[in-house]
Amino acid sequence: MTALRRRILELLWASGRPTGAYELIEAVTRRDSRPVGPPTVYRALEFLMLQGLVSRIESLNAYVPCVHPERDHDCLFFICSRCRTSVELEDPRIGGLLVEDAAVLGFVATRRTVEVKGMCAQCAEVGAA
Amino acid sequence: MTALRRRILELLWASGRPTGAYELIEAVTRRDSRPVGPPTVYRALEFLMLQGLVSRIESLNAYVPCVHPERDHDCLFFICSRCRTSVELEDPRIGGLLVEDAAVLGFVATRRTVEVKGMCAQCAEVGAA
DNA sequence: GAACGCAATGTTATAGTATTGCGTAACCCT
DNA sequence: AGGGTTACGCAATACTATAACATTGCGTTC
Repeated sequence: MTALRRRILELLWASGRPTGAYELIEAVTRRDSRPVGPPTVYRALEFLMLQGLVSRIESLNAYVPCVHPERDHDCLFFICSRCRTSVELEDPRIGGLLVEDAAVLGFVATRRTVEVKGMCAQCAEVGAA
Repeated sequence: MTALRRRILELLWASGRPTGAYELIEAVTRRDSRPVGPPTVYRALEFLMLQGLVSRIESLNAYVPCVHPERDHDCLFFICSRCRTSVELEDPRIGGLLVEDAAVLGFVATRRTVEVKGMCAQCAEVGAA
């Protein structure tokens, strides 16, 4: 864990919502008063994802810190289209079903992406999108 | 359903694997001997997705024809990282669990993305990636 | 049948996301 | 110090998607 990687992880936590790579590039550049190129940030993100500290949300091209970095993660995201926040959940039953379905196909699973879009409780209360 | 939209749907079926928008642009351009711009293809894809004829695979930035266009679809994809094919499955149990989890959060779901990456049976037999 | 409305497509430019390739600096290890 | 490894800097470019505006084609209305 280097300074750059830690910084990016901190920025993700501070952001409070899924954050794009180019937003991170800007943020790091601003904070360090020194230009940071895309590859630098993408490499750091790759590292953080390998460590299980960060997940990529495919349907947003964005990144979020994982809530349970310690545990083997099986992330499941609920993404609010209105306020742009996301909530991570763990539901081992879903992983179980996916494994089961994969077995039927003879498919050897390595990674899964489960993302649900809609409106979070707060936004749903306030009104429609 | 216009000629262009039908053509794109045909190309997707012919391709046999998730296909990127720019691949489609090239294919249509080649076949019609006339340049087709990105917006044209993206609009056709949007239409086809609204009709439930095509799904987007988020983790690949690619598009596939739906196997059950008639039914309300709840697609679940198994994507082989080796041969680049994808298999679509329906497992209503997964949708059920997601609805259940969403309810706990007070989350109102509108769309879900479930994608599993790994190796298909054929590729797994042959050998490692 | 001219004028209009509307949906689809064409056209140009640009925004947004990600990777390749290569060079260099820092670190670790003996 | 030498030599390997890992991370980072940097420039260029590839890939994906959309914005903004113009045009076409066709059916309807008068």
